[in-house]
Amino acid sequence: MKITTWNVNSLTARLQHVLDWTAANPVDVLCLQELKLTDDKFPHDALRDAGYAHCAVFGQKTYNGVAILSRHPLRDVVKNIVGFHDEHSRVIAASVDTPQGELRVVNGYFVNGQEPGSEKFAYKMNWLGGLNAYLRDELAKHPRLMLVGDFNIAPEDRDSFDPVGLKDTIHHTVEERAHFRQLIEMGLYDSFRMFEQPEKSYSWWDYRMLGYQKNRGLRIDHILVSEALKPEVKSCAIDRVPRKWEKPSDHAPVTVEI
DNA sequence: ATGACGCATCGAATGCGA
Repeated sequence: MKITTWNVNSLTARLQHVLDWTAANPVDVLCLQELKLTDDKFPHDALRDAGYAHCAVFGQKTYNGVAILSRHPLRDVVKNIVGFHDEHSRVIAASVDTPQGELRVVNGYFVNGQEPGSEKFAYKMNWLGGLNAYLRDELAKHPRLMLVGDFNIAPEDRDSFDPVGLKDTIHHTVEERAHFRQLIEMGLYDSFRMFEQPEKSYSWWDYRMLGYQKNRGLRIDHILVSEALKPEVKSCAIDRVPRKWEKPSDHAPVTVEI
């Protein structure tokens, strides 16, 4: 079974890319972020034709918005971080039944945070605190759990094209990395690092200044798996192919196989 | 320090992303 996370930077603008990519990569579950559309605009028909008959959608006008697309039925859909008031549509969770038991998928579009010291950075810290508490609960209820999405955190220096020049800037701060580490310490594993990976592996590249062509990127899209799930994980990889297409998302899809 | 690109927005200049 394959599960993918992909920040598409507008599902309206990227629908054809999603259809083309899933035609070549018919993953079981596709978790999207930054839909930038309201629920009523979600392209259910096109995605059903592509095999994703089961979609849990938490949209928002203009900004944010997340969805879980699945070839298999979804149940127990939960929107937002339970216990944390959020104006934004950033988190959606759902369960898929597999031969090994329930798989709980939590899909998040983490706060960007703009700049350390800003109001948005404070919001990011509060949001991460809320997520942490929520996940502890979820993990207790659903041992086979994965947390996927656009984390907007480069966990280590090797996850950034310029860890020295960008030290203490957004995605690289000690505070953000401490939050990421707390997720690891609660018993989640960075599936990408469970396997040997190419040097300078990133999942996001700036549209500007030939960021992709120069591989000036960050690894900020992650798939964390619980202790119970860890022994089942067969692979995890970033697919840079759609980043080379015309009018791409600035993020690449990341896929885990269990 | 700013802007560079791209997307969305009652439609042009601005907010936001990372």
